[in-house]
Amino acid sequence: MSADVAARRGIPDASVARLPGYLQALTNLAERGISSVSSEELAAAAGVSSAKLRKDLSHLGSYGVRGVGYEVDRLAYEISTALGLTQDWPVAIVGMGNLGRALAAYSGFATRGFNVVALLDHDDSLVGTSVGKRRVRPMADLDALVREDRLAIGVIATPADSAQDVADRLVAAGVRSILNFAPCVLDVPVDVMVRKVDMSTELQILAFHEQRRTGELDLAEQSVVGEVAL
Amino acid sequence: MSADVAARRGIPDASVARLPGYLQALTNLAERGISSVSSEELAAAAGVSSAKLRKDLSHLGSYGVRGVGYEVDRLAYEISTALGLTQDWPVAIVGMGNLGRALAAYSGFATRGFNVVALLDHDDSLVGTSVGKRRVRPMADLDALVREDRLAIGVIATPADSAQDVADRLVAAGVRSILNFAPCVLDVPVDVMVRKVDMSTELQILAFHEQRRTGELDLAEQSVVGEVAL
DNA sequence: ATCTGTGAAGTCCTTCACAGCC
DNA sequence: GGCTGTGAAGGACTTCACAGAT
Repeated sequence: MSADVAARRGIPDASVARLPGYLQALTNLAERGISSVSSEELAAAAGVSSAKLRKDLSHLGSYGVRGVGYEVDRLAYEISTALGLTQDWPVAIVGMGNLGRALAAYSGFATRGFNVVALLDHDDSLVGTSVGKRRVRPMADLDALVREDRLAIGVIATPADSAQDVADRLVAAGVRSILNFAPCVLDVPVDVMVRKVDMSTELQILAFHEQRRTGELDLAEQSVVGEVAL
Repeated sequence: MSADVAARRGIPDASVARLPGYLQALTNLAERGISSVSSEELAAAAGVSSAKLRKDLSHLGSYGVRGVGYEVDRLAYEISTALGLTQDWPVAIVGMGNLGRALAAYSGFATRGFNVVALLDHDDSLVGTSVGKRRVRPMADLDALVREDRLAIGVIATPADSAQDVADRLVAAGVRSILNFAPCVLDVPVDVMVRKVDMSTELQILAFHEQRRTGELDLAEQSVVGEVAL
């Protein structure tokens, strides 16, 4: 039983963050008709080390066979279960600007355990218009969505100015998981989980490494110059 | 001098990843006319602990005043310098589907040190069409972009099937920093840096925590039922 | 008196390396 | 022989708590 508790409660955050990658790699393997895989192969497909992969999987239980490897379908099922993807999670996207419309059109949701039940916008002139096959609904529908559609996850795709207001409304309606695409920090109660996606941040991290690389080349050139001067 | 080396080389990855958030918070403060800030206040604005903030900033140098705090403009400048944002980095976006077009329209690039110099697509029927004020260019333009525009960063916004091919072309043209929005692992040389943004992964992480929460409620209900039964 | 900058301690995560099992 | 699962070692990051500066 203590092992069970460990398997259910004790998965480190860093491991959880990698499980979707393993699941995706397993799905690819399954599509290519491969039914068995070693930790070395799966790790390569997911872009991690095999030791890390095995340690991560050990937190879920013992689903491999020593001397053989893992059965692809079985492992995919176990990871799906651990992530809670055996059920479909209802998702609402708030903010129908360029990004919101791109997200609404993204086909990856349905295939990965999510169901976009509503597109919302604060702007009355957008409400009622169509995005793909869906109609844009007003923010006032949030309460009903949580009650009737068991809406659990909200995606914020608004500009930064509106994001906190949208978050407040989501929380008030009972949503406790938020994916935030707006470039700002959200203030929410402790029991609400927020994850942030920010492409400017990612580009700035890349810029840091680019600059460091360039700086090193400059230093190398300088030292060559120095040697010539001597 | 050894302090200089530490400041240039030794910034931990975890710190670098938070610097953009500090920069954003500082920009907000500056816009609101605030010229001085304590580590406690800035940390709250950026959503981290003050100890973490101070430790992060200590890797850049000593730009605060004990007993007083940090000057907003000065600190923003120092962080910009550390991140390499005193110059504008030329960026190309590859893949003009829904996501690529949303990225092309995103105004946050220009204001944060980046310059979108080209929109590219592999599909000949898209090449030549306009996205915003820009014309979509063919992949064959990549070499010229790297040579003439000093293109340094490539953004991949294609479907997963094409992403590896696009990455190969970017690398062949000399791009060594890639931001990948496609849900797949890219195989690149070790000196090429890839960062990945994947909304499905983020949603799955949220689902894990939602499920864990629900699971706990179920257990709580069970134990209540148990007590009632006893 | 106040707030920064930082060694030291503590926590979390990764890697190693091998026992255990097929 | 080959591969998984895992304690133990190692490394990275965070938090503590206080010396040092104004």
